Amino acid sequence: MVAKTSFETRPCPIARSLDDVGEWWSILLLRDAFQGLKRFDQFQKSLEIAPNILTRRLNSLVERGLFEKRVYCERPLRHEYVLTAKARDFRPVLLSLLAWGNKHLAPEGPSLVVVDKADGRWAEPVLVDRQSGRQLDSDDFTMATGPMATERMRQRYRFASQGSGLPLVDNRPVDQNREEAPGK
Amino acid sequence: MVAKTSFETRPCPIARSLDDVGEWWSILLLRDAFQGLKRFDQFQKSLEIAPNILTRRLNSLVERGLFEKRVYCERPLRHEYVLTAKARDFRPVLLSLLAWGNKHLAPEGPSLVVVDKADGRWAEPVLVDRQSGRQLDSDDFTMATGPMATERMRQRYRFASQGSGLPLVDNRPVDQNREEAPGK
DNA sequence: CAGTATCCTGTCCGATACTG
DNA sequence: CAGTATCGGACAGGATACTG
Repeated sequence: MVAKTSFETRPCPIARSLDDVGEWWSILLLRDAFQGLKRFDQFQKSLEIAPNILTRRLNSLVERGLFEKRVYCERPLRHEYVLTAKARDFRPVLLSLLAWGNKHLAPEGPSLVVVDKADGRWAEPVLVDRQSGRQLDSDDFTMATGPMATERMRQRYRFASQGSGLPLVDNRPVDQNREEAPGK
Repeated sequence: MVAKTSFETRPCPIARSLDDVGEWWSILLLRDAFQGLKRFDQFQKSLEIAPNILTRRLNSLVERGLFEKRVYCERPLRHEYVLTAKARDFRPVLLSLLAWGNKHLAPEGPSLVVVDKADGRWAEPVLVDRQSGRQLDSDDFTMATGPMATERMRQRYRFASQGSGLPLVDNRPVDQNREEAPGK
């Protein structure tokens, strides 16, 4: 966590995301939670993390709305940590990270894959535009400033668009695309 | 970076990815690089990062094969930092992070969006399986250990699959799916 | 302009001991 | 079992000064 230049104050959604889950253990905790782990000692055994650190990370994720701390036993009092909707939306990030790691950091072959529960077949994660279905890592797409961008961001992106012929798309209503989006 | 329990030694592709790009500035540098920034002072102005730290992060990313340091001027000697293929493959992670941040951390509206260069329309990033086109954040898919998983990983995932009825898919050849994959 | 060299601080983390 | 309390170390990051 950066002290003075806290990312919380940055408007960029990527920076903000990092502020929420940018720490190593946080991501790994989410990974394990998606795998069904819920309890303190499960996480601890899985990650081999010091208990005080685990407490800290867990609390941080609860504070940031990624875990919900829930009582599963009254006496003795016991809690479990379950993923919130916000955290469940984080899964694409995790799976993208997984796919990237498998491609570039696992020359011996994958140790973790995404599978179709029904037939066990390995899935191959690709990021596409929901409406057109086109792949987002093509040259057809780029990042651009949105309506809430600061002047600083606009300048950075204005610079970047020079010579690349990118149109500067901006100040569009948030829901501009939703109208004709084919439901889910 | 974790000292003793370096993620480098972990087989999990997510942990390995974090070891490469798990630090805040690294991700933000990649974001800027995707936006076309290449030079030291461009990054520095954009991020408001201390020059020594910028040097450190840049070198780290070069070492890890995400940036290529290239001479663009002989005298005086000047370098620029350009994305490698490995880094370009990282884009889905960045865009997923961006989409998540926009959804959950930008109540005022987005400051950064993904757009179709052709018509300026906002894209909506969704992670799907390349072959079936089905969304990966549905309940149909899960993570499972691959052939190179350690016993530790298998145990964690064996536990997790209890009660959820997940089949344990394992020891399949790396290329099992490729055979009938409709070329890109 | 593109860095390098120093110094300092914050805090993330590990180890360990202890508790209901 | 599920944590809390305390201590110490490593290092990322900030500030600043300096160089070709």
